[in-house]
Amino acid sequence: MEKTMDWEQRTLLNELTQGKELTNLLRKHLHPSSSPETCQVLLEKILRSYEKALSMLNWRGFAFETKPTGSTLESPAGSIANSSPGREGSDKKDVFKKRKTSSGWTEQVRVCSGTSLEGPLDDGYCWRKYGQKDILGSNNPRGYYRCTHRHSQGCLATKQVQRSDRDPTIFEVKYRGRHTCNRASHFATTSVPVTRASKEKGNHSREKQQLEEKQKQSQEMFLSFETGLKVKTEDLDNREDIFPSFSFPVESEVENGIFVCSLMENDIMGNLSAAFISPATSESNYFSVSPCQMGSFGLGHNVQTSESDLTEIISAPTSVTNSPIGDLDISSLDKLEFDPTFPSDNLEFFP
DNA sequence: CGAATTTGACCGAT
DNA sequence: ATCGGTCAAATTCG
Repeated sequence: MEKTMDWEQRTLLNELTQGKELTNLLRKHLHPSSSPETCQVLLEKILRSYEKALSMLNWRGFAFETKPTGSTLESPAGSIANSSPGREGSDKKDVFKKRKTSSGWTEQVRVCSGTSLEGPLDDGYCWRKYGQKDILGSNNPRGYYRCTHRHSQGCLATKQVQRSDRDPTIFEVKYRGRHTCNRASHFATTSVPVTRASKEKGNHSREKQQLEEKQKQSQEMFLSFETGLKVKTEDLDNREDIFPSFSFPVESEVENGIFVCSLMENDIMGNLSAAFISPATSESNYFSVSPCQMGSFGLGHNVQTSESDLTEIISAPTSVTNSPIGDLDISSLDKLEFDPTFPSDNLEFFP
C-alpha cells in the first residue's frame, strides 16, 4: 500500500497525520494542569506540519490524479521497471500532476557575485543541482537547483540561477517554494572566510567552459547575504490557482537568524496575502530583510514586473569586499533605506 | 564508496 | 515542433 505511493504522497500524508496526532495530543494537554509550554510546543509542531503539507500542495499545484490506489502504480521516482535508460515507456509520475508550471516563481533576486567571476554565492541553504538548460535568447544557461534535503525532509524549495547576459557578475536567482528543512547548514563553522582565494582545481580533466559555473557554492554564504537584502514582492500567481489563502499566524522559525528570504515565498501566498496583495499591480510593498549587522548598503530597486508572471525583481547586493554595486541604478534608493532597527533574528514584517 | 554534477532524454505546455 | 523544467544514468568529486 504505502509502497506504491511516491515519497511526496507519503510525506504529505505523514505531515497531515502528524498534525492530527499532535492536535489530539494538544487536546489532552489543554487541562489547566498541563504546562503551557507543552502546549506551545505542540502548537508549533502542528503548525509546522500543516505548513509543510500546505506548501507541498501549493507546490504541486494541487492537482492530484485520483488514481486507483493500491494497485499497480508504477514506480515513480524509485523506478523499477524502467531498465532502459531513456524512459520512453512513459509510466511516469502522474500521481501528482503538475499544474501549469508557468507561474509560481516567487521572487527573483539579482545577486551580484562578489568578486568577479565567482558563482552565485550561497544563500545559506544546501542546494543540489538537478539540471541545466540553455534558454532561448540568453547567452548563459540556467541552472536548476533543489534543496538537498528534498528527499530526506521533503523540503521543496528550488531555485534557478542564471548569469545575466548584460552583466556577467550578476546572477539572477529565482526562488520557488519554501524551505521546510532544518537548514542543516553549518554556518557557524565558517569562521569568516575571507579568502576563498585558491579554489583552483588544477586539473581540468574536462574543460567544459563551465568551470566558472561551478566551484561556487561553498560554505561561505556568510559574506554573501550579510549585506542585507531588500525584497519586494507581490502576488504572483493569479489567485485563482493558488491556494485559497490560508492563514496561520506562523511566525517562522528563525532559529538562527540567518537570513530569511525564503520565508516570504509561501507567505506571500498564504499568510500575508491578505495584507499585501491588494492592488495587484502596485509596486508598493517591500520587505526588507536585513539579517546582519554590517549592512551598509542596501539599495533596492525594482525593475519592471515581468509580463505575465509578475515575478519581480529585487536586487540584492551581495558582495564580498565590494563597494556598493555600481551597476544597479541608484535612482531609487531614497525611500529604501536600510533600517538598522530591524531585529536581527526575528523578522516580522508588518509595520 | 557515497554524494554531487553533468548531460541528454523525456514530458507538459504552447 | 519548440521551449522550459525535470529526471536519471553516467560521470566526477571528496
